[in-house]
Amino acid sequence: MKNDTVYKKTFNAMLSHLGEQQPGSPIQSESVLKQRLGASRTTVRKVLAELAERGIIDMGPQGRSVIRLPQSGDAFERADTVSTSLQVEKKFMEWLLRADRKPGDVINELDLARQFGVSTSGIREYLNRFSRFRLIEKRANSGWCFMGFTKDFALELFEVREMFELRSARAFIAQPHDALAWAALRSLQAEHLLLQTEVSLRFHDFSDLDERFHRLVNDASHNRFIGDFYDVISLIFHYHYQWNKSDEAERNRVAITEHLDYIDALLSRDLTRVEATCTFHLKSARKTLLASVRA
Amino acid sequence: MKNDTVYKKTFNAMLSHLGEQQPGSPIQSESVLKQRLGASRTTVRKVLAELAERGIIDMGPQGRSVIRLPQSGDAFERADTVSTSLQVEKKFMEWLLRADRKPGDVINELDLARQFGVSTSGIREYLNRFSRFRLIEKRANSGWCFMGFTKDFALELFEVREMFELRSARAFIAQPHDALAWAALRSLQAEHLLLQTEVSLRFHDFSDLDERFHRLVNDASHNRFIGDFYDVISLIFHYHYQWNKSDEAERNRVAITEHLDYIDALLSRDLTRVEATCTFHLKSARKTLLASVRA
DNA sequence: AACTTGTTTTTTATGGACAATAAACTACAG
DNA sequence: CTGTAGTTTATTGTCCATAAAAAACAAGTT
Repeated sequence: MKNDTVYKKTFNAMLSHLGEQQPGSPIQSESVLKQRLGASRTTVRKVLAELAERGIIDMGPQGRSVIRLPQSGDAFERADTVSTSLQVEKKFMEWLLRADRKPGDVINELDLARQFGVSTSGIREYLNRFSRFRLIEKRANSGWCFMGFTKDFALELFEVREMFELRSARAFIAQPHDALAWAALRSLQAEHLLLQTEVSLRFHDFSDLDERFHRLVNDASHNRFIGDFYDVISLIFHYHYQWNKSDEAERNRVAITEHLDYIDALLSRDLTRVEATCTFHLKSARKTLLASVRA
Repeated sequence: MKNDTVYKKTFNAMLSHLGEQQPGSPIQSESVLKQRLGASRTTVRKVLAELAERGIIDMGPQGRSVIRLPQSGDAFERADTVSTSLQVEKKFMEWLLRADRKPGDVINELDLARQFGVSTSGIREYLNRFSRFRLIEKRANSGWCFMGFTKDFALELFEVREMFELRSARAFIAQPHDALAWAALRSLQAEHLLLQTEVSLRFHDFSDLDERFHRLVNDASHNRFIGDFYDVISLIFHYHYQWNKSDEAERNRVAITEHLDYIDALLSRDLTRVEATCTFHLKSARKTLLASVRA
């Protein structure tokens, strides 16, 4: 049976919307709320009905109005607002990291279903989607096989990454001067400089910054296949950052410096410098990654 | 409920295996048959039981033996040996081709399930897998959307294709002289020459040859991501070949000539020639594809 | 021990049920 | 006729049941 996470999430969103109102003020029409809350009108009506039931709003025949402002206890638990499929996603990644799996290990749908407290269908659907990352593979009539994050995998990943990023970087500097990407780049530059001074305090914020920077560059090629491929990179880096914490601060310090050089080169629009700094950074990133991959 | 296509397929395979025997000759052990037929021992036993039931083999306590050779009527229908998921795959592609869908069209799981005579779960699973081709996209709580094979799609596809194939072609000529790929290439060259003389007779055999040639080249890079990407190309070309039959013979004639030049260049191991012929062919292929894409 | 077949357990493939959600339809008021 | 709320219909997300198939276990034979 479908769970009602959409309803609960919408309910909570409506509560915080009501929080900005005054008691007595009228409530917007269902279609306006539908837009605002990003759910169907059916769900909005269910939320309104519950709010009336709880005495938070009034649904008189001549229009609806706020009775009292919602309190923090009115909201549903945050955990109840996340759909089963998202839960599976999260739990699967944790599971992958927790037990240190080896290439060739089999993944058991039923077992995961029990561990995660969802049905096998949920697992099955997730694994099907997850297979696009090439970390697992399906054997007909017999479950999934963990392919593992091997040295070959990393090398192949970086081969494509270098191709794509170099091309994207070239496309980046070919953008018109007034493209929004330039402002975004300067803003990322500022963030890098800030993080550089605070790297010892919040050094794992770098993971996020790294992704935003490389995505910005890759987006310049306006190619969905390049964008897709960056999803694979992101996943692997996320996985890797979680997995290998040794020298994290030092690795990030180096990467920030390389990024700043790369950003300078992009801002200068000097192709030779861009190619040099981009290649240098990627080679360095590859070395770091390879160092933490099992033989 | 699971269907028994594996059993039926195995049964048929066993029949043709028995066809090579003599009446009276002994039957191999279950584990040998398991290897040979590529199924589990459970399935092999089920097959043997049915063969005994039908009086085709004897299962006496001192060993099993052939009683009579199977006849053509003994086999199961071919249609019964194809799993539901494969049926869905086939029917979905036909469906995509038949009705000329426009970008933005929604795909209805229930509707497809009814048309294909399978459950919605089957459709759902297939669409999830199919989404990797980027031709459809999922909207949360509201079905799938056909993205369409647009001009942008084709251009982005070819941008990546050119990058990958050029790199693969370079890797190809860097292979040692005794690599198996060289023999395979010469054999493909012969097939091209043959097809060239018969192009007017069997001009749609080219589609298959085309795929095998480009796969061979791309395999030289030994990169799973490049291989994966070629799956997308294959699908699109298959789709396109089915869809646009106009000038097919002429298009193929041109492509065969270009392939032969490209193959010559590869065999010569002359990088400049390889790059020139490869680029020329891909540009030409792109032009052909774009010509048949809706605006 | 290495193989064999018989038996039991585990796991997958597929269909189907059903509440939640979205979307469509209807009627009424300004 | 446009926008509103009420009502009905269609579709999706999730779970569960069950036969098929795989895998594991057991025991006998050479």
